[in-house]
Amino acid sequence: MADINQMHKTSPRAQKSLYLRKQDLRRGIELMFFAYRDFTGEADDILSRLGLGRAHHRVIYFVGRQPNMTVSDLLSILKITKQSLSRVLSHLVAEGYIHQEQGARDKRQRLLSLTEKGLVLEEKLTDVQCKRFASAFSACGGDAVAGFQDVLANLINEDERADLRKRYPDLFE
Amino acid sequence: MADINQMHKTSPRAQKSLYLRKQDLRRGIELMFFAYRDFTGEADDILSRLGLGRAHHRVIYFVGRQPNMTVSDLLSILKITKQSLSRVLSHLVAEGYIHQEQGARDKRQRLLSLTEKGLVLEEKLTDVQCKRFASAFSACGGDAVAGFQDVLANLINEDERADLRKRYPDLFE
DNA sequence: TATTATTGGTCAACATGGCTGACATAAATC
DNA sequence: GATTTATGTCAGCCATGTTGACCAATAATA
Repeated sequence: MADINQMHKTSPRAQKSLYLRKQDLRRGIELMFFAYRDFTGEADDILSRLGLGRAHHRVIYFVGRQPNMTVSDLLSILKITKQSLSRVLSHLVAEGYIHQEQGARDKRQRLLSLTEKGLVLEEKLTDVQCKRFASAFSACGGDAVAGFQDVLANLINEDERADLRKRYPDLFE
Repeated sequence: MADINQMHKTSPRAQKSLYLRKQDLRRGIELMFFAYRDFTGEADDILSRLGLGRAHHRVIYFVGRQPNMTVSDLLSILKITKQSLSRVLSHLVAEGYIHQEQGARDKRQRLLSLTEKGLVLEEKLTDVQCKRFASAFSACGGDAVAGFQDVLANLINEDERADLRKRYPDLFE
């Protein structure tokens, strides 16, 4: 929670905490823009050489994280239309990155998993992004990492945060 | 920097800091994805009702932040091709959000600024994003905000970070 | 002054990845 | 048996990125 000792260090008329000034909020906006672009940049480069895009990456990432998930699961994580997903997913299946298997309980379901080829690519992509985080985290220290996670979690819509908490209990510690 | 006291709380074989474990790095990846999506979502909704997209938003935002900037300046911030920018910029000029003025020193330059209409939209868009940040920041406190900023800054490519430091000295405190 | 570089723009074509709408099929469920 | 669910497909539209070619005005420089 806000530390009361950090307040009132500006002029008497400035009632807000230091980090709630307009310029600090704008800094948040800007840092998100620049950081997100670079965070995705390296992976985008690898993907484009393979004729794939960021949409393919998301599918590979989340299927890798949760093997044997259904298409429905993936749709509710990605929040795109099934037509959009279908285009990307079909491509990944055709190219041999993703394996589909009929559900045992519900035979309509296609359970998705990475093939060996998909796993190799997933590891490569996750690795470059993890390295970037490892470098940033090391440079900032554990307290900063905790703050980073806390703020990002609170930027997520409340209802979605609740969904995510159920789906990925470890996402918010 | 890394707090040595946070280490070695897991099994003897785990040598890494707690926040450098694979699962923590993956959490970073995932939080960035979900947070960025929701961070841009509300603004996207407002824009789409006006027949505009996120690309228009970026132009409006950065021109609002730095009035009378040149097209070159904008290109080097956005890092897109001038053809891509041209399409979006022409549209914004035609719709009366952006004003172009011939440069005094260099008459080739088009100095960009927001019109009254552009300013109104910029404030509306910045406001919804600032509110989200204000809410997240308040929920987390000042130390978390500092950590958030620190990590994001370190996710940015080093050379770009140097450029940004020159362009926007207040971006990194 | 003549040449070159910079700033900004245009046109055309293409790719990615969102979207909507309409429709089909198999399987589960009521 | 009727309905809902899970999934897929086709067709087309839109936003926004890309490349390549080319042009004009102006600034900087040899």
